[in-house]
Amino acid sequence: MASIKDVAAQAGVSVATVSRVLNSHPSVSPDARTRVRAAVDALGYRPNAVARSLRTDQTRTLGLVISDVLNPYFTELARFVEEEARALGYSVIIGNADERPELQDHHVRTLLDRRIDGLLVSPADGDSALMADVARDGTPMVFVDRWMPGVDVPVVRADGRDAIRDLVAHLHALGHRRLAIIAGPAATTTGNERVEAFREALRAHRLTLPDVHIGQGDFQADSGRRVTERFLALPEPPEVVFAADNLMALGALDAIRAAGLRVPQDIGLAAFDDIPWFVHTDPPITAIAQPTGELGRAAVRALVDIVEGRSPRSVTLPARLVVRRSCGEPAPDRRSNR
Amino acid sequence: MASIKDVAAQAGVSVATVSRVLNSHPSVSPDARTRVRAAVDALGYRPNAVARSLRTDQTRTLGLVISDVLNPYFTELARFVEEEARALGYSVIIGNADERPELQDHHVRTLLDRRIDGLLVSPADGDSALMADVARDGTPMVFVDRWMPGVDVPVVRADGRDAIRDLVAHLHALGHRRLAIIAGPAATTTGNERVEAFREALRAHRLTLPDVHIGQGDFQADSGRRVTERFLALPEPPEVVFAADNLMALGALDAIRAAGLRVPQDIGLAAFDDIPWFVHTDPPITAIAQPTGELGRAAVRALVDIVEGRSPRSVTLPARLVVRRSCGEPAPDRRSNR
DNA sequence: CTGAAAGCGCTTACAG
DNA sequence: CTGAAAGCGCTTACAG
Repeated sequence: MASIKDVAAQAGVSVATVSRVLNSHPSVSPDARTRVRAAVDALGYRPNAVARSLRTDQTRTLGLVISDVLNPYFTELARFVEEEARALGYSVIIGNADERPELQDHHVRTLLDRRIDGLLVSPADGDSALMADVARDGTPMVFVDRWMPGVDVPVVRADGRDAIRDLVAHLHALGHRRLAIIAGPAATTTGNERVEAFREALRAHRLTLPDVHIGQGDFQADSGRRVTERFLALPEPPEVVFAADNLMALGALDAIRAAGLRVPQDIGLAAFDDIPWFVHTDPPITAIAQPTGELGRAAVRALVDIVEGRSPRSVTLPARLVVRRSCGEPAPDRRSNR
Repeated sequence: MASIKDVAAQAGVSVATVSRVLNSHPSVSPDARTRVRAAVDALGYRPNAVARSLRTDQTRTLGLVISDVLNPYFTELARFVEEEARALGYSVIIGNADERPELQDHHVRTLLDRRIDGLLVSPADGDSALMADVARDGTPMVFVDRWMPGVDVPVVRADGRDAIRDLVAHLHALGHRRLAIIAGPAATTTGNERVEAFREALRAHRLTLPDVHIGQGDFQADSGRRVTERFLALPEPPEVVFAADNLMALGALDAIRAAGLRVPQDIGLAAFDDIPWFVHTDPPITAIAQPTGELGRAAVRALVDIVEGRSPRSVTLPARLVVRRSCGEPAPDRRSNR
């Protein structure tokens, strides 16, 4: 591959001059500029980003460590993150933690080794000493979706409490009393928030959340399946199951179908996270939608603010209930219930 | 951040010695080795991957340019690619082309600027002069899923022809005669292969595929919606629509529902690509499944073979038909039809 | 076994 | 406006 030396030779100038035109430095003569441009084109020269990064100590790259790429919510988040980053002149490298803390730490380390300019993390289960270290060492960092208490960096997330309260009110109004939850890992903030909000909302209706109605999941489909099997085996199974994310809802559907039961006649189902398929499942699923695009964009902006020396803002956006048919809702009078 | 100099100073050796223990070079005295190790731990030293790459001219990083991250098929592919790459000691950087050739080329260029060791591409619509250049310039490269004729690099893909023949036979046996397809971009190999295989299979049953029954899509949901609307507006709408990927099938479902029609009573639907949600849609969708995991792994292995100087193999794996309920199939006698 | 030195491809003060 | 030179953090022949 052609290097800056080749361009300099071809254009008859020094590498310094080539570098200047490449970086649009003002003090270059028009003549030199055109000769360099011509040489660049002729050679198909592209600056070596590795060398540039070593020299300038910046990579114009953001790292994104995501809990689980196979989760459509995170995929969508990643997509918006990349889009906003690109608009601001940054690339993003994604690391998939697969909900495993060790894999998460592996990616954080790899990303740091590559000297990314900033780190966007949605922390997996458990607390990571690494994460606290990174934050303390001054690497620009922000949490998206989930965060870690005690690590002092900006947080961009959705608050699901109001929507969960709306959901419980909705279920209560439909006459349901025995409600259960497939919870995410207690060590994740979203996992914890969703159970607590659910419990509080039940209390407001003088309902309780007995331990047998709290199934411990890990935000992945298999756990939703296992927990639901246990719920169904109860002497008095719950009337409605609330899955704390869309993948566990998928697992719940698998288990319900395998048991030969039907939603919502035999058991109701609601989910946190809304995805396009929920409109077309049998039945369409009542869910809580997050403003994923806004979340991704706001997170990037906060991170770039830190990287570029401005002061970042934490952002909390509301989630909202989307009522469909999976909890025994009456048939809609309109055709579409998207 | 601590550099190799700091470690050398702390351990009382030269940077050369530090570098040797870091790279497990044999000729280092046990004493020096332990002192360096201690210094590394004490300082929390991590080698700067940027500097190392500049010096060694390798990044141990693979680039993956994917057609569309929001497509679950590609998300899954990406996940397996990363997994296999990690097992072989490589990182992967993903670029999302969003089915847009310019965005694809942007990512290819960025990846090349970062001096990735090899490139895995599933080319978007249109032909890219860039891609041919890259291949000619000797950058290790392999195509996954889709490929570009005329660009001489290994291809790892699924062959859908047999499965499509099976699908058409299945539809024919169910009594359907007016079959239509929502095609992918004609300039993509998969887009083209799927229409052609469909057309041939119809011919084998003495059926034709008139132009009005070929809707031009782009592998994304919106196009599936638009094409389906047009099919439904036909004086004689097709009895079954075959969507050439899962996202266009989603769009088709949207359009059918918006028209107040039902699958399969009013119109049948089948899809290329199988995803977990197809078991739970209303009705469960008859689809063609690709061996995504095998594809991703084989692609990485082929690429790493090139990178490390071995000779790579192109791989073609079969896809297979998964019959469910969306084409008017009789109700199953077993509970699960996954 | 060990260290001094060169060099990877850039950028940027410095001097002119 | 321009170039020579230093230096970013590593690795690796070379000499001892």
